[in-house]
Amino acid sequence: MDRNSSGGDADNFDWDTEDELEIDNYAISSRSGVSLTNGESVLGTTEAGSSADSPNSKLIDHFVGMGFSEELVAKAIEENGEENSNLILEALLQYSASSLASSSNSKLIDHFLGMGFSEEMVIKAIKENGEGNTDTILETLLTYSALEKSAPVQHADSDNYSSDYDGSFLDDFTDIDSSDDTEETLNPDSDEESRLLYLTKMGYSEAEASVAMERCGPDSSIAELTDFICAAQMAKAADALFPVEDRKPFCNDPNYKKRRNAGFDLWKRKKQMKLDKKLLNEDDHAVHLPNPMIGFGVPTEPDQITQRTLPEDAIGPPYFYYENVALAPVGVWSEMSRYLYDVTPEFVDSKYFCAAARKRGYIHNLPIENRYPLLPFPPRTIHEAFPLTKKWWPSWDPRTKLNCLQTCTASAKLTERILKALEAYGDEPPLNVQKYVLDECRKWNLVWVGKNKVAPLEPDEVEMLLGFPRNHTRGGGSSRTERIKSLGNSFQVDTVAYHLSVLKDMFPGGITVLSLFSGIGGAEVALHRLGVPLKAVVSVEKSEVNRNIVRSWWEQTNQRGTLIDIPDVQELNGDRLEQLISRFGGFDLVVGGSPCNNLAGSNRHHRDGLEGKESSLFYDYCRILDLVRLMQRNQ
DNA sequence: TAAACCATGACGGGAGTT
DNA sequence: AACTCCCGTCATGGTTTA
Repeated sequence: MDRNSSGGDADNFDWDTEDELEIDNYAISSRSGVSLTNGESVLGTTEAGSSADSPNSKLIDHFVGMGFSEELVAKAIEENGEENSNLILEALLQYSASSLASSSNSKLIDHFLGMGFSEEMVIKAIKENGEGNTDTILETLLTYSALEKSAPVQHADSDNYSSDYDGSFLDDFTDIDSSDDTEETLNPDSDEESRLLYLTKMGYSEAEASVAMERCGPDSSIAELTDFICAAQMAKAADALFPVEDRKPFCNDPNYKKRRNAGFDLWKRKKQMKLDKKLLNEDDHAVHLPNPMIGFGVPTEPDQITQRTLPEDAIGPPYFYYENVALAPVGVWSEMSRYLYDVTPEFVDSKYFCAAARKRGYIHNLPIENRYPLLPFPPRTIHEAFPLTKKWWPSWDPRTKLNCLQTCTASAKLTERILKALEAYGDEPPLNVQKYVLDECRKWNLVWVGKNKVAPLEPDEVEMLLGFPRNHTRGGGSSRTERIKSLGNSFQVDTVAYHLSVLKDMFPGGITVLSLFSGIGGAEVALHRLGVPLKAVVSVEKSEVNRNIVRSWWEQTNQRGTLIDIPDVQELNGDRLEQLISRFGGFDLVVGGSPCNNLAGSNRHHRDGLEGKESSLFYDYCRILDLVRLMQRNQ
């Protein structure tokens, strides 16, 4: 195999030096003076006690209202007593996690419950259709609903409800087998009184409904109103997971409401794509990608934003940093934002940091002032990154940046085909040939390594582009294909390091990190290159090869902290987290990028959105982050 | 058997035009 | 507004090769 495309002999700087020395040098980055802002936030501890006059049934109702089954709630109360609601909640979360892990069936049931169907109907539908085809189950459920004149309803999103939206989907999901028929005769958007009545019937208090109607204006739809109320509740009830007495149970917990919406979102995306797109664009919650995609700013561009206001509930500790592909299906980022305390995502294209594009969104609660980049700056054009290619680069190939580094690489045979296509001509092949070659080059990130000869990037070249030490992914019996795949799934280190750089002065004594979906350790490498000591890293990563890579890096860089690796994210339940938190005194940072498989545009087969098989692990990130926050606040 | 190879489009944003 | 065209996208599953 040709290796002559190697950029290793780049003369502008040396990627070949010993890793440790090199990394140590990076750590000594010169920096502008940093005025440390106080990143601490004022956090009241949650009042967790149940009120004295609260009978057992009220407590049960409360948790049932959050979406847990009555059986589980009873069990949790029996095991933990009535006194400590936190313990009960923890137990419930644990049950849910383990039941999700053990039974695909319950996941399926939950999925449809989340859409607002009753458990009874869902079980019946699954029994009739089997577990295999979710679409037929959905059809059946919709049929049931139509029969009962009780289809699911979506409260919090205004984007799937408008005047031309089919009214049959407007219903109250509280009790599907409700005996009264008010829904049929009530036109919720007709006048103020009807809407008020409708909202109270939905379980909102009269006060909430009135305030919402006042704030949203006389022409607001039910969906807008519920959206407003939901937002208000989220802001208010964020920390208080416990009853506000004048609210109906199912409205208490914003996460519950959000989860119900999540299921419906899937249905919505599938059936109402066109309509949604139109409506989403008018929706305040629609996330739009910035152009240029520089987030709050990048070191190489003039526009910088140094101030932002985080939603109160988003403020740490711990700090969190979540990453995923920017070009996810419509609605995914607003959903993720909703789950992550309504923090606005920061979209950044790594082409501003290195020679390859990498459009990613980051949701985090880090300060954004006084960021600084890793030094030295990595090469930012193809020619700088691979000087040897300059000699062979045709004038008709205008690329200066590579496209996104993906998980697959072109075959060596494609090189041959392109060679053959070009050989017949001189310096200026016909336009159609140029287009063919350029298209292939762009699709596969090919670079010129000889006359008429292109080649895909080698793993070590991708390592360099992504900011990893050379040979980072080598070893552990990892093939070229596997290395490319692991790298393709990774962070761009310089980009992430720029965002994490604010931690340097906050944690001079080192940092304790919970790293979910660690992959090949992009976050760890970034922190290390920033010179942030790693006191302890708890790393969750499914792939054994990747775990070996991180472990090997950990040893080779003479880390003095503790590295714990956990293969399965489900293993990280309340118990395990409590152990780890008490052992390390809590986590300072929860970092991770959950799988993008079902979000990425390259996926022909299962681009199913957030509810997809792998991408739904996003909810585990949220689950774990929620648990960490809860536990550390009650310490 | 492990690694390499290859066929497989849809979706969404941006820019321009009508 | 609505239309066109252009372009890029952390991939999967089956088949062939070494």
